[in-house]
Amino acid sequence: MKKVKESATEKIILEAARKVFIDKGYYGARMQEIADEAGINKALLHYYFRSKEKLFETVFLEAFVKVVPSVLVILNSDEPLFKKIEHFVNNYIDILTENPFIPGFILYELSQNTKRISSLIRGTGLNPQFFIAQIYKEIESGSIKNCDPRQLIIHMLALCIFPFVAQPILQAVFFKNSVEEYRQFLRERKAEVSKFIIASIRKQQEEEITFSNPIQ
Amino acid sequence: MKKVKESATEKIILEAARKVFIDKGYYGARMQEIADEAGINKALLHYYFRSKEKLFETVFLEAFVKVVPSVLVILNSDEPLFKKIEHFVNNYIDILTENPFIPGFILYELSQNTKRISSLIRGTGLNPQFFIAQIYKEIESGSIKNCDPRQLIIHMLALCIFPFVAQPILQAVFFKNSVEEYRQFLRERKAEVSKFIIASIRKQQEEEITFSNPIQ
DNA sequence: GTCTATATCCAGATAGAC
DNA sequence: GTCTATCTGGATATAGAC
Repeated sequence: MKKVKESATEKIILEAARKVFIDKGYYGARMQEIADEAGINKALLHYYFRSKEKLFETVFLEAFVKVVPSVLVILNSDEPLFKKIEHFVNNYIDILTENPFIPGFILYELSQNTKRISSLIRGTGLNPQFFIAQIYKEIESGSIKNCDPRQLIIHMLALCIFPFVAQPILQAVFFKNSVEEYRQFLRERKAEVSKFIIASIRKQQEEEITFSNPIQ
Repeated sequence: MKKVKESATEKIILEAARKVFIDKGYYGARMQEIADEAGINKALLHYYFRSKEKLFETVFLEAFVKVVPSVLVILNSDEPLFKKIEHFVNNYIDILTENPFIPGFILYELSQNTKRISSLIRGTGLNPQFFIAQIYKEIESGSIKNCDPRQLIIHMLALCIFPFVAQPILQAVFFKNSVEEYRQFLRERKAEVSKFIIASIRKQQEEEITFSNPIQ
């Protein structure tokens, strides 16, 4: 509503703030640390963003937009169900791999400040109705088993997002704390997750013409 | 190592600290708030637990023990695989329903303080080797499809834990923010999740004698 | 716009009376 | 063991020079 042009300094500050807030959370973050990270001093932070709270809101909203609505585009597309699921899983795991700490950040800050949620949802137009309708159609047409579409969607989200939220402990328990092994695991996971979902919901009695080519 | 008997006051403090720390996180929590919640004053907190850090460690360890190793008992039991998966999912979702905020608390604090992890894992004997071996055996015997056991375990964990970590946003998007509807959804989810997993990994070519009675 | 210096506040921690 | 009062450090935020 007000941003016409961002100065270079403003960008540097935001970049630094993103890093520190996502790493430490709102209360754990220190304005001093953000200033150091940006190579400037605290006073400038307040010059550009009036308060810690304002700066945080900016960072949080950017992070939210980067990771949440991008999902919706795929779920609201016109693809057939199985193809869409593959498409969704592949894309989402890619996005999260590039921003591995954002899911934990968002979920944590949302659970701390529940008030934020409703305006966020309105603002970004989060609405799964189209996708839910598509699932119902597939159930009626007999191509997938009967299920609660909301359960299915949450299965999908869980399988994609959880490995990032729980990265530290999973990495320690299953991968000797090797970041590289964990990365490899996530790459393999893309194919695993969509296969896992589709195998579970597909009806096998009648042979169906389905769209499970691992395209893209 | 030192706790022989807990005084009544100590219990009250721990109860209050649990509540505030789990709600607000380490940095968000205030000793004053814990004192108020416990109906005593700040000085007493320091009398019983020397510092905020010590108090937190106690609360965190208790929460961790309540939710993490209890899982292991089931996964290391002698049940056949499908029965074990049902057993695990049912039990775990029950435990988390009773402690809905602990997963987010643990995952967040662990991601903030990665150092904590390795000693925790040693201390609680987290080791999935037995369960992994069982999965390999089932693959060889042909009762389930080929897969990476670690992927399967993480599927299981994700499907159980994620709905609790993401409760605020899921409740808002799918359940008009109704706590009661969300509870109902979680109850239904128990049956859904184990069905979902087993349907996906089971081999359907040969008829197998499997153990999918929804016992317990 | 950017800095240094400072005001203000509030948190964790301690001293010491009871 | 439990309290009130206080110390001390560190955080956000501002004033004002350059």
